[in-house]
Amino acid sequence: MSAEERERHIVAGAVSFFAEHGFNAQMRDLAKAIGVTHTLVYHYFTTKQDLVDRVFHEVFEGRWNPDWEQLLDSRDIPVPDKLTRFYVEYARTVLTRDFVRILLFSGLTDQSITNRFFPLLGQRLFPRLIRETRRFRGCTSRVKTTAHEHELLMGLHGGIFYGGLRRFVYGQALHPDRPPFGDASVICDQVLGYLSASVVLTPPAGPAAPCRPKRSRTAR
Amino acid sequence: MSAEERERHIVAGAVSFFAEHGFNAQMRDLAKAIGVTHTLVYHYFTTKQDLVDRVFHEVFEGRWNPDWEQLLDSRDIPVPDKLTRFYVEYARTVLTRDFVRILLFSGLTDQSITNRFFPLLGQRLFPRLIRETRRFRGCTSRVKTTAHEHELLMGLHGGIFYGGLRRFVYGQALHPDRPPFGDASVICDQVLGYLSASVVLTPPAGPAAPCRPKRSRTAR
DNA sequence: ACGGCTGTTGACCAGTTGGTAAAGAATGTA
DNA sequence: TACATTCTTTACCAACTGGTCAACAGCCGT
Repeated sequence: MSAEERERHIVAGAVSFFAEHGFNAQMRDLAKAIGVTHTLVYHYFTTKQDLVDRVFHEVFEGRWNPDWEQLLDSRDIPVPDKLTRFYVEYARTVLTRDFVRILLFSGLTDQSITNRFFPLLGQRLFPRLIRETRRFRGCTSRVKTTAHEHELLMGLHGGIFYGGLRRFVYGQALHPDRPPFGDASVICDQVLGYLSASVVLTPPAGPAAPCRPKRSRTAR
Repeated sequence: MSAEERERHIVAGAVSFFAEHGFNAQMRDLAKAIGVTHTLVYHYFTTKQDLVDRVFHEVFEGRWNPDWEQLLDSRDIPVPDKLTRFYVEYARTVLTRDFVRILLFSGLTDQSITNRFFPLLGQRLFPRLIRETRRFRGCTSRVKTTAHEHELLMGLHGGIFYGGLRRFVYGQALHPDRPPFGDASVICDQVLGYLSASVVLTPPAGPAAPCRPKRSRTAR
């Protein structure tokens, strides 16, 4: 096997191995899973951290699709369609076993990935989603996202991500007659739910009264 | 320090230590964090797995509050109030650093916890939430939860849990002027969003019960 | 055949790991 | 005081860990 070939081979094996067992799994076990000796791995990667970094790079770099931003910026697609199409694409790319598990492993340990990934979301994605949400409500204000709007969006975003959690981390059987994972109809429903909630709940971006129920008192 | 006292001391230290560093962290480091030698830990727990099991037990057993079921079953509280109050309580108990991180560590490795926790949710919690959701819609049907309803509920549940993820795992700064973590107003909004989405989206579970999007209705 | 280059491995090292055994401190009791 | 019990530590072990190194095997052009 040629050098390049072998290197790709090792990286590919390392991605799924580390995604499965976490980053403090042993190099020898990884090598065994790949089908080589651990010294060969050290021939291609000078240190374990070196390989780990490469795995991070592999899983995260280049997985951001600029088309998403373009899609969300496009003018002539109805907002619900647009958000649904985006999240279907997004889920297909991001809600994979490797990605979800490595993201969590990273978050639970050094946060080297999450510290780059979430700012990306906060800069490129969330503002666009909020803008489209407002457009759907017939509001074109560009004032800063309110905490209110943000939390509601996190409900949608987290709800979609939660599907990946349940499947790839908790390993729980999903609802018996639930559509296949990442099915567009489910995402569509979640988006529509989010949008209708936004209409009902979110106060207009100008000065306005929020609708809050009159729960007398719950201990805080 | 007495035996009981010392044991509790060790367990408490182990909970936060393992929650922080995962379960393949070293016994010596744990002991150091607690302030004792690692052999002393072995005096109280015959094996590492023994201590790990104890940590699991500590964090999960007895954390399920039967009052929650009672609250959800009570007749005279409007559904939005009820769900909000439940999720505020639920979040206070479950969305803690130790719980969230240990749940994820477990899910990512042996799933020993998630395999007990999620069936619990599926049996005691979700059916009640679905029933209340239907009541809110003025529908008392008891047909099996549809995939549709389930996914929508997962959106709410996952959205709330996602807050814990962002805080305790991703370590990302939350929205600048966002209310404090677990704030009732945020959860209230998420619940209201969920309910209004349910009204708009979910097809009537019975033959022909018209949907009534007005929120003032509490029971049928 | 030769030597050189590259992909691959077995043997090895120093530090770490879960776990043990025995000895030392504290404490209580007669 | 002496004795027993319980809490705690020091010293140690075998297995494992990330990482090194010299050697081996295959392939190339000459």
